[in-house]
Amino acid sequence: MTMAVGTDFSLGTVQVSLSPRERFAEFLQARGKRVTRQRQTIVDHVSSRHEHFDAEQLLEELRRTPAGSRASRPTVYRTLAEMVEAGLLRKMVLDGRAVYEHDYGYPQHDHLYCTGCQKLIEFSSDELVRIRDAVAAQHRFRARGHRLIVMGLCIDCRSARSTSRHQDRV
Amino acid sequence: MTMAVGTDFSLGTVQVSLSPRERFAEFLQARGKRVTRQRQTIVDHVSSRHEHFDAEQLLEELRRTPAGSRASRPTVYRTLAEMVEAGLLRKMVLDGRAVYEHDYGYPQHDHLYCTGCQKLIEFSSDELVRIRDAVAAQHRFRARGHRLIVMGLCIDCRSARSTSRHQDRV
DNA sequence: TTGTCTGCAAACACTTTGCACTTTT
DNA sequence: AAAAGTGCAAAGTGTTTGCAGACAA
Repeated sequence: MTMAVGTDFSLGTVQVSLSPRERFAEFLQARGKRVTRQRQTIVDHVSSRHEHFDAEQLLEELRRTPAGSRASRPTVYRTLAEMVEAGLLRKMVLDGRAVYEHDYGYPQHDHLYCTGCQKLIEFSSDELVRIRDAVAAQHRFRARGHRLIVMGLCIDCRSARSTSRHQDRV
Repeated sequence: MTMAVGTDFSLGTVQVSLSPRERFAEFLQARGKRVTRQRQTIVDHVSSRHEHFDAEQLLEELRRTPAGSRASRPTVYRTLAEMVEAGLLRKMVLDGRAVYEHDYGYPQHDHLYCTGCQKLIEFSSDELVRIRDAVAAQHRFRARGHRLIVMGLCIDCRSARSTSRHQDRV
């Protein structure tokens, strides 16, 4: 998913007017952190990328990139964590490893996770949030966010599925 | 998930007629697996236990038990996996490690997770399931189950919270 | 220059596996 | 006796850390 540079739009509640790269630079500067070549490479690469990925995948992709723009495994992990802190990425855990997706300028959403092909389908539901908040209130709990994964089979996998075992992994 | 042989239950609030130990023995026998001392120790201990725990915790508790009833780490892990298969336990991943809770004779539910004190509060909502199924249907997806964790702060932690950083871990 | 960042290698936490021996059936 | 289970030690994952040299500010 590509983020437009210099756009100004609002989705749900989030107001976006900086490119991810700019937003990240701002975040770093605000904390006395430095805008290094590696960090820029990573934000840029991630921003020009499709939805979901994990650290190893990203690392692999960077490896195929011009020599100057590479980053080591530790740097990738460190930078992903910073991007999550900066609100650029959202992290979730699937099958034991962390999966990231864009979270900058995107409305909150949840996922349908196909246990057949590991596909993630996004959806969002205001009603869901309404219920979440109602339940939280009942328990005198202040909800800051949530994570919902609906497991099951997508239409493609529903056909030839009878032998294989479906595991509950999340 | 395997359905019990000879159990008697009704949906909504599940009715159970076998003890966890019996249920597990049945499950094992049905698969030509053996009812060993270790497996019995583990089911019994887990069944007499409170809600949420992880493998290391269980292992630790078993260590304090009469010599004859211990089980090694690999056996604990193997048995927990079997109990999940047998529908006795539910597994979820929090902060990178697997957490188990009872799933036999318990109605389906979700959790409020306090990022302040790591407390888990259970709740359940029929409305939620209704929405889940509606959304799944819209995407021609067959929902088999879901996992919802609402993150936030419990009432106890809401007081002295201003300095510390709350992390999104799930 | 000064202090942060990077990459390497090593350490990590949690979980799984290979294998010889023990136990259930 | 035959087959499956156990424990040990070792190997795996995915991720994090200590540290010396490299580099932004």
